[in-house]
Amino acid sequence: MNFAEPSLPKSYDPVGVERRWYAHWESEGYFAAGEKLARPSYCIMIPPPNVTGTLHMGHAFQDTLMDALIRQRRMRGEHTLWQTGTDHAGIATQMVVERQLANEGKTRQDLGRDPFLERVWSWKAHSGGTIVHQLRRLGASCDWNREAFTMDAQLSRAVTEVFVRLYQEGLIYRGSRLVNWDPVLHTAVSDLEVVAEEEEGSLWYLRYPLVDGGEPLVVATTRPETLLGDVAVAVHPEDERYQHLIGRSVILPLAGRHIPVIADETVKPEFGSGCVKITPAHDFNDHEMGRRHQLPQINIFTPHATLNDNVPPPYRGLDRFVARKQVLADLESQGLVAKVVPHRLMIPRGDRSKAVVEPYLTDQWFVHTAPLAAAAIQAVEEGQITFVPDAWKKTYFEWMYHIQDWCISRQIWWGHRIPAWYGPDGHIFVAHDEAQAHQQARLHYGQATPLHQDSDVLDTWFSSALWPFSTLGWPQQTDELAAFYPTDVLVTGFDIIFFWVARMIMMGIKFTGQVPFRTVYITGLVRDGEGNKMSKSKGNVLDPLDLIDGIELEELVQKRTRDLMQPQLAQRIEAATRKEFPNGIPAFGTDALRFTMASLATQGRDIKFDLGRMEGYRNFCNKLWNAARFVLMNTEGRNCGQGMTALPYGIADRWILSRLQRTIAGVDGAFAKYRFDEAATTLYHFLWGDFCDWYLEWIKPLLYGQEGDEGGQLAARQTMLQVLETALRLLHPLMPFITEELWQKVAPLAGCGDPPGSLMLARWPQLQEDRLDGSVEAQLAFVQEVVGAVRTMRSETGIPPGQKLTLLVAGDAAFLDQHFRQHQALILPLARLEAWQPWEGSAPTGCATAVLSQIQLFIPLQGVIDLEGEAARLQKEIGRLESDLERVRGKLSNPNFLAHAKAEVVAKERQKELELQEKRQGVQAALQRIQTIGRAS
RNA sequence: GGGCGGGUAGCUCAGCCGGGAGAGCGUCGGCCUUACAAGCCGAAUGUCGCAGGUUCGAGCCCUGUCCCGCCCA
Repeated sequence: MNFAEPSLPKSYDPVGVERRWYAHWESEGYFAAGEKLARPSYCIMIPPPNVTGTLHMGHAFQDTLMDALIRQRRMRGEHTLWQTGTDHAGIATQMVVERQLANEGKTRQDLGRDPFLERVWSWKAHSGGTIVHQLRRLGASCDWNREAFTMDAQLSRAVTEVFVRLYQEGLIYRGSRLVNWDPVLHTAVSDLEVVAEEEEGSLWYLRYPLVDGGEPLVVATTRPETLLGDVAVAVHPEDERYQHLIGRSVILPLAGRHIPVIADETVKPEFGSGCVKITPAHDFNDHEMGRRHQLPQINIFTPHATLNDNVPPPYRGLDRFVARKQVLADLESQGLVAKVVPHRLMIPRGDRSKAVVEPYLTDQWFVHTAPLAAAAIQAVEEGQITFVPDAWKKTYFEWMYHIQDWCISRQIWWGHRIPAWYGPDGHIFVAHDEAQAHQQARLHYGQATPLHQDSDVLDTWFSSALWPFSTLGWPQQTDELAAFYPTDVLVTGFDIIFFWVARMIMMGIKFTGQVPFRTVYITGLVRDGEGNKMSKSKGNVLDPLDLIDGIELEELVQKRTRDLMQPQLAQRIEAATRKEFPNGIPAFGTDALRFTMASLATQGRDIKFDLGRMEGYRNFCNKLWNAARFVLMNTEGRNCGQGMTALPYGIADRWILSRLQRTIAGVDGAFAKYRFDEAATTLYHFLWGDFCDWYLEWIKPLLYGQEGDEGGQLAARQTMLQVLETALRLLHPLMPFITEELWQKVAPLAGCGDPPGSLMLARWPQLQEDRLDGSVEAQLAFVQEVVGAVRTMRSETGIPPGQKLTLLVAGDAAFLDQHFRQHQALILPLARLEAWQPWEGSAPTGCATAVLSQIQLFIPLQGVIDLEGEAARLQKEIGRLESDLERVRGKLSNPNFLAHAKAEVVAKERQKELELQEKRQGVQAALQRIQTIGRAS
């Protein structure tokens, strides 16, 4: 035994390693931005997850990429801050707590505002730790000392400040507008929080009698119950069918009001009967039309979407859907329903409650967005902010050009209370606090006057929009702001470009005069293997922690079917889960998950999560582990040439060092482009391919060599340590745990002096151009070609892998000397050859043959294998060569090609033609020899 | 209706400036070769959605078209 006992277990076991290192990093304060707020700095703002939520695959994906960026920059010596924190998620959180209350048979009104809020805070305290714990398990190196929450005092001050200033500038106003009203949650929501989807419905054709008699007018509607709020019917001005009716009046059925027939160009003559009813208080289009024609607005709904006192007594108090049935029944009985046809229509639903949203007239607060949007558009047009991939800026512009005023008030309790107070006469005082409001009131009324505060809270996204600067201390001009703002990159999904990205840009520019971030890196959305969005109700969610730690099938089924909104789905979910994961999910470890995420980070917009891929990267972790194990076995307790520079490096050493430089360049380039998939692939191929499959195999004979070329061994030991040590640094941003664990053992041997306490703080590898060596790479590429050719011959002619062989090599003597003899130590062991001999004269018979560009290889086959196999192989090879040759000759015989193509391209083709010709001749000759033998035997 | 993205090996996806179609997984064959069977060696696999066009040359550029998906109205 000429090597030491391994100091590492035989396979990588992530669990202990991960917990140990994360705790160490955090307690040592390595994540913290620290005291010295210096440039160059690098800052990423985490998209704050819902404080009471749990980590999903999208978080795991984006947080991995953010962490990789931060870790890389930290190693590059930049002053990094990954600002972390959570969002109060107003409606979502309030709904959860209200549901809890409902289980106790209570409502929030039963509790009252303050006790309810206490209850929410305690829920936050209870469940708020889950997601940050999960984030830690991912290895996220964010600065936990600076963890922020959108309802912290500091961030709330920023919210108030922004509100007050926008109000003072007239960019926030209060007004009675038609808004999206959620009748279940009893709050207004913004346009973005409404999801319209096509659903089955009906189109009713209703008869409206004319006041002055004659054939009744037939209007088509999808919402007959709103008839009671009609103030007109409208037709297209050029619709010939209705010319005679324009300007006349109809009697509104059931209500008896007389309403006019008006003409408006927005009416589509081909829709329904070409005649529509106009209900300005309950439809956005009708509202606009009402404005154009100065029509009154009749609101017929209460906040619960039941009919109010503006409708005839029999209908009052009816729910909107009950009212629809009643209205239709009454119309039917009066013979006023002409016909009903099935009709698919877009139904708007609240994204949280899923309730059908009503356009509803209420007093709300709005941000006047146009001036803010103009600056935000300009910033992107001028390139102050770059989108990656670039195409997403189109989406951004598209929305920004058509931006609507933003309804920011919500009739819920959990959130930032609107800093507005009302006097007895309804006069509004917007102030930083109640005292200031009273002061204003005293001035306004000339005396102290009782005020009451607006009971609404702000849209959650209002505070999120301030996140990049509120977390840094704004409105104070803090050192953090000076050091880290504008931040560098925002990593987020395309689904919140409107909700969040655009609004941060508007607010950032408005209040800091600078963009909030230089780059927006837009990721795809993680979907399941079939491309479906992962959702609880589909039962296809994967918890990133279950991929890290593994999970038993039964527990997974439990988890997926627990607390379903629609319990009837449980059976289907269970069946699908059992089918997809018959054995549950094995533990893959955090690094495998992170590496998978990185390698899936292509430019597309859908990311189908592939468990097989993850398994492959788990294997990669193990491969790395074992490569390190091998290196350690051969270096621990030995002279590894630390500090020595003049060692007799072999060509394999120079080769792997050169390949390493290309890898460094590749990884750097990939990070700069946000191509994490490229970074991952580059590292994977370098480590598994170049390092393990070739370099380590090449140096084994040297390391194990009996007589020992001591200088060469020293050089190889030093090289493999250096290369592995550097590769670990390169890989660290993607796989922080395994690299740290191995680096701690490898770095001291690699002669890194006294390494810092953690790989996290080691310096990022620098490209060393003087170590790039194209000539060495070309020489060893030839070696690889020879080894490959022998292996193929052996495999395809059925020579047992263990059988020792002698290889005959034909070719120019000088060439053989320089390219073969010179490197025979690298060729023979990997090709499992016992010996080789130059072959001169006519080709030997009875051999397997490989024709390379400068040489021919022969393996004597006597008695060893079937000649037919070899003949078939050669035949196939000839076919391949001939089709290649045909294509090349086609090009070269085309005068236009010769005339137009670049000279170097033509030269390349000519060269190719020569090579192919030679090869084909060689292979043909080989085939003949085989056939001769075949006939002879 | 408007806009955007995608269609490349059985699956999931790369493919830069137009110049010999790639990876991982899976499949097939052979190996317990003293780091690793979560491994090693070898192999097979393509109408690059379809049709035109530009070009000496198109997976890549242009036009049209089909299919899938997303966003907006």
